Amino acid sequence: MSADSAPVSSNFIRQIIDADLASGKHTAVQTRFPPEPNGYLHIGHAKSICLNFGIAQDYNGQCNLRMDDTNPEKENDEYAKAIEADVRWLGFEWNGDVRHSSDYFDALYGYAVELITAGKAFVCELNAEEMRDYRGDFQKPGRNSPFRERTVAENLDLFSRMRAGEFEDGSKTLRVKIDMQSPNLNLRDPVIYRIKRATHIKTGDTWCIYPMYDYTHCISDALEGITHSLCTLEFEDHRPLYDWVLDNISLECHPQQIEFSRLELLYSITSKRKLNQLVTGNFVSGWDDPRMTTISGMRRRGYSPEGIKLFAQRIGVSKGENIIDFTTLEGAVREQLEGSSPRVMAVLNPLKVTLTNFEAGVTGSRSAPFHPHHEEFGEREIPIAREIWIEQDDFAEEPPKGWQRLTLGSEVRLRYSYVIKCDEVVKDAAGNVIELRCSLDTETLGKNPEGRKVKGVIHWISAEHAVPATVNLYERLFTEARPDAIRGADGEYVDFTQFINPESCKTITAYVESCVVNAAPETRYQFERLGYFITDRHNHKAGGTPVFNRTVTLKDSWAK
RNA sequence: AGGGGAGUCGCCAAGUUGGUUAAGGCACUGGAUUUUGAUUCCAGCAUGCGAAGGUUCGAAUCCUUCUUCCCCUGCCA
Repeated sequence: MSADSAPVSSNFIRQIIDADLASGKHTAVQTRFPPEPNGYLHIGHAKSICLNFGIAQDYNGQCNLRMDDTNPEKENDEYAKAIEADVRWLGFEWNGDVRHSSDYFDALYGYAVELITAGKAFVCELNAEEMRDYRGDFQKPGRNSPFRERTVAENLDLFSRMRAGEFEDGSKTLRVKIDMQSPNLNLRDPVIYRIKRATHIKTGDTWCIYPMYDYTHCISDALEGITHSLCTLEFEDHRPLYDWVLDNISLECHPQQIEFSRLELLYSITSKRKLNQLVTGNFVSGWDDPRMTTISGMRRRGYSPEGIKLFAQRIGVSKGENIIDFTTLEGAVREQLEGSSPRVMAVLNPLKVTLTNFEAGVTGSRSAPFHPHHEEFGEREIPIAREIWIEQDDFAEEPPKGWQRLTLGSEVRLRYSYVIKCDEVVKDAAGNVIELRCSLDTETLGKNPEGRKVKGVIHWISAEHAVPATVNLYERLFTEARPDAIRGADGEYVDFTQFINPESCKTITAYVESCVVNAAPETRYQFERLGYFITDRHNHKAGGTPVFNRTVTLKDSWAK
């Protein structure tokens, strides 16, 4: 079942929307995905993207893409571009142009003036440390700023001079007057503007004051006519502020903020800061290293948009903390790839096999389908020759119980070719098996042998026809399921980079069928019995030595 | 003077206005089919809903008490 045709299970957010539509509160649904361009998007964002765009799609509404760019010190254009590319790659289309919180800087400034004029905002000269002190804490109520009672005229003057660049960074802030006694610290006269001389990716040096998230987000949502503003649980305490701002300015639209729990994935990191640490610390090759659960990393690894969407749909949406097994992601990816990837044979760890009774011109080859259940994938010829490669793992001198592969004296089926029997094992001086001498049963091409059953089937490739390819074998990036939640003897968190799996990337040269050499970058195949592989987005060039990344192995009930 | 959330199978997650044997998926375990130990198919998998009391003919759903976990004291988002 594809991600698109799978039934969408309901969740508490959809129920709210259903109710709003039924009651007539809304006649259409407008959502938004509002990333800050301060890093690459990861699997957690994918969940949010699927939620926001998915709801818009299902309700025939629209979803905006909005760069939440209110902190120029952290944001850059590379990230913004990557975010757009990732959303598009996932297959979603945003409504109109990409929006930016910075598109609303003028409007935001105007509403701030409105708040000042209404006596609801004031320019504060407390420094960061003083402000912290005045704010109080969980036990202690805060105290009013000594600057809280300035006149409207004075506030207006000071604020316009803040904008004009008359004051130093950090010397003044614009704060909103709510309640310094509130048990919710977010309501203790929060700062809505700060002075910060930094070049902004969109507005350059036009501004030296920038609005804060809480003030910006709700207004941006309202300006865009968002009906349901979905965000993660940590913003629950901010909702009263979101509502306060909209209730105190002259803007009619008042979107509803609804919070859901963020995704946690075992064996992976869903923190932009830590992902950044992996990149800048050179623990990985970049944001799109195939071991990273960034969207671009998963893309390069070979995960398909449909697989990621299937995953998002499977994990659901709720308010409970959830930690998803990595195998759930892999399972969804595998499931989607199963029906969509052409099959081909490749040998990763070759063992030479000589077919002793091979006869040129007599021993035949067969064409094989690219997919066992989809004729429309077509077929290709699989040449055979006297010398072939098989997988080292498919031969055992002393086979364990239940072994269905090759062993001395036993028979096995060469996939889409003959049944062969191992007659002789050739070893080197050190006793390593370096070659097998086998005879093929000429009566078994395209038919079962008579009088006996051969259960085992192994993949193989003709030595003279095989093409060498570079194959990157990836394993999970961390040795610990929760690398950022391990405490040492001192009770402190251990640096998660300690748990990077040194075996997480192995590059080998393998033999593949020649039909893959002209594949374009990002072409997926299943290497029969091994797993799904994709030609590398950057390093693979059609016609050159193929470069493959292993996306995920096939399920293997024997390995257990 | 603290505030805001969440506890349903190993992992997710329906269930909310109290009403038959607590959906579904993933994982797992059997078995069938198979020229991929894949896929597919079929079967199994919570006398139990954080705990204890209570209300009721009937409680995951209502009441009481208790308990565990997460988030909040940036001029970050």
